[in-house]
Amino acid sequence: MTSLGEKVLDLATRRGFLWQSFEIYGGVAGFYDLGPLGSLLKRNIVELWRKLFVKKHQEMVVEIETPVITPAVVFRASGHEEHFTDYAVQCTKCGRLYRADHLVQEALGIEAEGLTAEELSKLIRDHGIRCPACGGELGEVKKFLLLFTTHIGPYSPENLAYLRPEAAQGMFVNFKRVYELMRRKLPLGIAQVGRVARNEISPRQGPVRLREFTIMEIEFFYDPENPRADDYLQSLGSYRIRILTAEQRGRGEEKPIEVTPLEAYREGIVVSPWLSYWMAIASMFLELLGVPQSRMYFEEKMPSELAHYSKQTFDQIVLTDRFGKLEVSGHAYRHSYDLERHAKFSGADLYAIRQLAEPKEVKKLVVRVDKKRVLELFKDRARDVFRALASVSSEELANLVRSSTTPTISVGGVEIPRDVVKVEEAVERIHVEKFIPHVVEPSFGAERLLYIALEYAYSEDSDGRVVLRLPPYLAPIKAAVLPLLSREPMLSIAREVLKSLFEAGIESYLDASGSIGRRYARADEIGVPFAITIDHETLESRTVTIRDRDSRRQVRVPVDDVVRVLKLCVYEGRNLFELGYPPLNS
RNA sequence: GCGGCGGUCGUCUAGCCUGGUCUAGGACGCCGGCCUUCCAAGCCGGAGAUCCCGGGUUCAAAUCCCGGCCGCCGCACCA
Repeated sequence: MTSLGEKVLDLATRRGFLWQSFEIYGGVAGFYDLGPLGSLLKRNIVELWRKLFVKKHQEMVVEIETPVITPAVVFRASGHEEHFTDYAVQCTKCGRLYRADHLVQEALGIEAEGLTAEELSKLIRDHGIRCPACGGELGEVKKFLLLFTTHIGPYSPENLAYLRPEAAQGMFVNFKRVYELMRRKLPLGIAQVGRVARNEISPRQGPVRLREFTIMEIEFFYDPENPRADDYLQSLGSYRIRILTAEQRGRGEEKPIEVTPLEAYREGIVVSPWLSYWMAIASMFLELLGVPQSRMYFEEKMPSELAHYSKQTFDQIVLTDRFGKLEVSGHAYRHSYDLERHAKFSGADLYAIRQLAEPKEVKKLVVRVDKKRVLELFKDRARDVFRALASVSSEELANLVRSSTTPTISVGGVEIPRDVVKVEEAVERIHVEKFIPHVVEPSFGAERLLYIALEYAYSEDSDGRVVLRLPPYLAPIKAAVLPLLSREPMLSIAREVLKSLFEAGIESYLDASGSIGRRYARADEIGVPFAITIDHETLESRTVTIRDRDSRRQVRVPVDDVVRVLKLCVYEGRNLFELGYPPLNS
């Protein structure tokens, strides 16, 4: 018995949605090509994401594009160079592979995380740790960096670079510039759609575990003391999301709870209000891709499963036939981790500014040096004195003056009269303060969504015909133009209709080959939602029929209305049968 | 990365064990024609296969042997 998933992948390959890359050279695991229909479908999925996450939040979310090739320092700062690795050790006898740090940790009961390959190898040798399965001797510990490595320009160690494993860092390093562009307003979302690459050790699951794929990501920056999420959470009304918490998972429970995003935040289930908000949008997004609520939920990562940058993460899980529980998006609370790290590594000021409700009064010491007197007193040596004074902070200088009991103070080996330096106390009124914004990140894998859209759209009618019930806005091809008989004048009228569709930018094709039933079936199989048939009545009344894929019912529409009707039904979500056109009795 | 199984037209598959008659057969799909007044009809014709790749054994390899690649399953891995 062929499973649903197998049928979907077979259809997807046969009809040109996707196939394995580099086929003529035998194929390479972890890479997939998108065919003509796959490209169109993916574009529609990305566009739907853009509509929900960016366009509907234009007041605060903007999209950018940054390079895939990234200098190593960026991933040193982000922690990927350190954490995006696995230490593996292999048994020389039975060939079993182990995570070296886990093995050492278990065998010796010590914290092994963060040790180098050499240190781990030494521990294994010194303590005589052997293969837990067969007792064989273990080989050298090898490090697997899951980042793809390259070099920028001519080879040299200094220009080491990586292909990005996530788009996020492109947003973090650009935070300040975009923040300025958005006139220093928070919350601020920076969105990006782009290719990322991860050198997976052993990708197995076809198009859902790829070494290179498209990510759709938002880094959403906000002020943790004033998130300003209330209106957004309220606007979701009674919309509920399903969550399986880490606590539930710890107890072995499998049934997600259903809560509104507002409740989820207020009850502390989701620790960031914005994380909760974007999870709701993600849930709606998947519904629009054809996945019912009952087939998805958010699974909280256990503390031990959290990525190095995350304080809390939820994976959005969709139940699939082919791949079981499939993670389609990750929702991470990255708090201030990334900006702090980039501030530290780059030296850049990545702070946001917060207006204080009330100006704060801060006592401050103001240190003044009487430059004229220094010149008079030291003449040629004044230059050295200024240098000495500049070598210490004004705070230290103030302390020196205040604690001094002699008429002179010693600064950098120079004796300076105390009264050259005047220390005054001033009160400064502070109106703003600096802080590192917190970040939540909803992040989607486009190819997984593409697979899911296909699996959820796939259906077989009682007569065995395959129908891809993609919503019209997702369908790669919107209309098929079919002359009932492949002769004139039906053919010419069909070409005329097709041309008007092309000019309106509606993806469509003409099919005059084979019986009309066969042509409907061909169109159904790739999810064409509307079939336009030029029949005998067309010749008399210049009307055509438009057939709805899912019900196979038809309405009769004037040739000149076809483009308008399709636009309404494809892009405006209107129902073909509620536009006032007469139905065809079949 | 380890172990098991597998890889033949676009798809599914016959042939492999027992090497030759395989210039690789079939079905579906595709293309052209005939026919056809709305749901994979019929008839005729046609295109389409580096038998995964490389090496070996042999007079002779899709077939046997070795290595590699790819896929599936199990183990491991999956920030």
